[in-house]
Amino acid sequence: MNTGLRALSTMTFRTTFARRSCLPVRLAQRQVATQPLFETQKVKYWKQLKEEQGGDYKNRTVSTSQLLTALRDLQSYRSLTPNKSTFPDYRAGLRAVFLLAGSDPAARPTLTVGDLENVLSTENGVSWRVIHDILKYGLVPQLEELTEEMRATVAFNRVHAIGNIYAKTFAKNGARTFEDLINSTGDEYGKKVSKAQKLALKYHHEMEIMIPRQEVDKFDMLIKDALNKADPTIKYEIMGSYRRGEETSSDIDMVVWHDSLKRRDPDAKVRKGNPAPDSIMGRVLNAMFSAGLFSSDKMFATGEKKVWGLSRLPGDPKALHRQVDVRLCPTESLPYMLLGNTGDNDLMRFLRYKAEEKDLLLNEYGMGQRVSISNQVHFKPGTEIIVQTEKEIFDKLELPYLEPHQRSYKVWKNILPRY
DNA sequence: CTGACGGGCGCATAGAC
DNA sequence: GTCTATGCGCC
DNA sequence: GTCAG
Repeated sequence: MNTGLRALSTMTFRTTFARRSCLPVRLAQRQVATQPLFETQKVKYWKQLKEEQGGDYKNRTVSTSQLLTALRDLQSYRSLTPNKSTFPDYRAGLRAVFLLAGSDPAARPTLTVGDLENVLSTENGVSWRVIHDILKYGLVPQLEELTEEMRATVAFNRVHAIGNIYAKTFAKNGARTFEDLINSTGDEYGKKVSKAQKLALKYHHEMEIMIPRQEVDKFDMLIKDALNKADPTIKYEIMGSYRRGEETSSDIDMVVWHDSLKRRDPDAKVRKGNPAPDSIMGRVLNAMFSAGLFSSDKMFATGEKKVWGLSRLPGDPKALHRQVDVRLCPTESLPYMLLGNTGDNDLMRFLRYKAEEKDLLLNEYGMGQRVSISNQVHFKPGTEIIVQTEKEIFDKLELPYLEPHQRSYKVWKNILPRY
């Protein structure tokens, strides 16, 4: 029994939402032409841009960094207000810019409207509004109008480990710059600035730059070497967009496992502080330290099951700090962990929906019959489906197997059965 | 119209006792 | 000092 | 912003 699921939060699971947010609905929205009136609203700014910039509009250029900053600020601003609905559109806008500019936007300082049209849906109203505004006014009025306090809040909220609440508190109590927070010693800005927050503030700029695939390849080789030297029986895999074969990644998402850990131990005590040196994670961590891949002063979190920190390629003074996320997985859950953390998000949503159709619950720990206990969905005891490979999970769901590199939406939408 | 928006986990830190 | 709650980020 | 109720 996957006992980790015992301690579920008290939040209720509303079936109404589960039903309407399931993927087939979203796919239908993507594939079926939207109603004309609705479309007019969405493409309003793209159309305005076309009219205002004239026949040569495709050759107009915007500054890559200005566009990125504006999209990120607006994304951050949106997350501070109750209405979070446009998140996917900002993410799509950012993805489009990175697709054009590569991992480091500084390498390609301007983008043409024509290029953007190729990678950014004209229905992405929020992103085209930003492009329109930059071309017309040279700035984004929506951001210029913000109060000084709100601008600081938006900037702070972009930083890793500074969420909604901390960002608002810091700005409300007078903090205006990253330096203010880095140099703060007590709670003069309302709350104490944590170690992780100071670290993220210091390396914020580097952390926002995407990682090119070749660099992850190098990390992969160095990690393999380091772990092999320390203990060849420890296995690992890099998941996420890298495993899907994409050209850039936002972080390095690693899973480690060892034959001695077969399943989650419900009675395992939660250790405070660093993992025991002889534990699996302890050995991994020490191997990473020894190889110069991690540094003890650049860690966000170091636990028995999860380690988060900044890492840079050793020996290269110009190498940027990259976020590396290591998590320990019992071998019994490994195929589910690999599947769940390789994604992409839409595929996982789709697979969970397919599982639900068969009255199964699928998550990163396993798959089993659904049983609802006071509005919470659990595995029915004894029904977990043990698999050795990811392919067996697709088999159980009666879907064709997707290799990791086929799991990006633009690929799998053409392979999996339509709805 | 209202009221919802992924769920559940691991970690660090704040707060309670 | 120990235990619990909260904030955060992750997929 | 969008959707179910």
